[in-house]
Amino acid sequence: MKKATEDYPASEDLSLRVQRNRLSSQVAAIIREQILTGQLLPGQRIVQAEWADRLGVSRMPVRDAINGLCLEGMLVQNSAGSAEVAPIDLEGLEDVFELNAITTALCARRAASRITPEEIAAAEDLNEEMGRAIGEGRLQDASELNWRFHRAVNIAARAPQLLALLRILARSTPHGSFEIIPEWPAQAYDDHKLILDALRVRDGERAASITRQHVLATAQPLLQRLAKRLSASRQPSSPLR
Amino acid sequence: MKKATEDYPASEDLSLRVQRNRLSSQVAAIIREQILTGQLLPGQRIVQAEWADRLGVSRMPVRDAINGLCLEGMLVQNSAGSAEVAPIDLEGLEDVFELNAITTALCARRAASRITPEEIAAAEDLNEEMGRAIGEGRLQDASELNWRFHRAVNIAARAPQLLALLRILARSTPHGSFEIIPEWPAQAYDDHKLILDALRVRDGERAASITRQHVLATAQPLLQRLAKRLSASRQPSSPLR
DNA sequence: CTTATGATGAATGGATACCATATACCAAAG
DNA sequence: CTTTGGTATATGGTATCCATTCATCATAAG
Repeated sequence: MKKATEDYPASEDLSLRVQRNRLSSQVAAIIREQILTGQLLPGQRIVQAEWADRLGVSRMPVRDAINGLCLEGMLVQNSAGSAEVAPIDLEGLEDVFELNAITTALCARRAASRITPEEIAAAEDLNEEMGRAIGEGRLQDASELNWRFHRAVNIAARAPQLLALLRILARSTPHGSFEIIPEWPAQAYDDHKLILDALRVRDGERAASITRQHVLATAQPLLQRLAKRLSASRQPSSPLR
Repeated sequence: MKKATEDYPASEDLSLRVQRNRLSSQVAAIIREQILTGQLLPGQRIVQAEWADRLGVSRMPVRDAINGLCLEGMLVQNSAGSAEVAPIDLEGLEDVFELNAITTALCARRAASRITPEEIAAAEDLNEEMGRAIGEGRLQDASELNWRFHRAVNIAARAPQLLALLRILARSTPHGSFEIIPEWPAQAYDDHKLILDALRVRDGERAASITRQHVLATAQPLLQRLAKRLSASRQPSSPLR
């Protein structure tokens, strides 16, 4: 049961890092969500005190959230330090999707040489469970399991820097492929099996290439939905601002 | 002289965003530096109060710095929230270098269609000034000008999301190519001219491909230096931990 | 002697109050 | 109409304080 002294002060198991819900991350999630769904438009100022009231917390977690969102590029700060929603460049977001795919692929490549049989088995379990969820029409669950599958592979790459980037990339792009692309869940299930096959035989290049395409496939529909949402909320309020 | 009312509440000119030196970013820079030079080793705990004393500031800017460094992946937080230096995976860092090159290349591609003649001229000026600095042996200045050249091109891409990613990528990797690769300054000057040529004729693909190779070329020497530093500081202190 | 249990200490996220500073806004003066 | 100057506002930072939570250690039980 582990030496228990201090070979690894804390980071003994990166996979179970629960990230106990800090208020700041909840606040960040809310704001991020509103930006990616067009409820909060580029140029909108984000005032700490306002959001603090609105959400019933103090200024501090809001401040932390804003700082994080600035680092992610969702907000920008003007010279005075006040934050506003960053302009959204759809073409640039396309590039971000591509980077997301590339980074995930790099993780898969590293994972091919580093993943353990147990981890492969665990990932396979997740995928099979996802398959069942899809079969039973539980899309929400399936989406969650999909997320956990990819996370499992990414963690198996044992590259903390890549993992951090991936987190940011994932947060910078809209989600919901399972809900808006009817045939995607089934496709995802099959793709995952191919990825697992490649990992099993430690074929990093193949794992990477499949992963890249797999992730990239969701980009266009998601971007189109975002574009629609953005134009939909831009029009009614003011023609051009 | 601009309408001056409120066409653009704040983000009127992304290029001059001065980022007035917040204490938190200074603190972050110090810690980051110590990690990337091997003075602060993976596993080291970062205690807010300690660094607050040491640097003569309050806990808050240290806290902000730690939060930022966690997002960047330089630190990891254990379940209790206490932060420690993330394990450095050199192969993973190699991937980060590649991502840096790819992202910079994507920026160059976007810039090719969006950059203005004035911006091209400004970038060219920077490169020429860099050439002079190199000729006169002012490596420090040259390095700074190199940075500004790339920044100018990246900003011309007008993709805030990419810019944010690039900032993180740049911070995640070691620097100093001008100092440790004797022939690099001259090479950089020439590469920059090629990039400018491609931008001038709006050949995005060529600009991207040159940029990618240009950035990637510095990876190996920098990684080797980091590897040396890490093993150098790991040995004397304690055999394995 | 080893394992389980409980208690203590340390560090964090968060709340609150306060201040100096720098910007944005607005109104009056040229 | 433009410029100038003053005021209000929001921010980063400091200083405390607190509840929670984890790590460590000592003790008790097997």
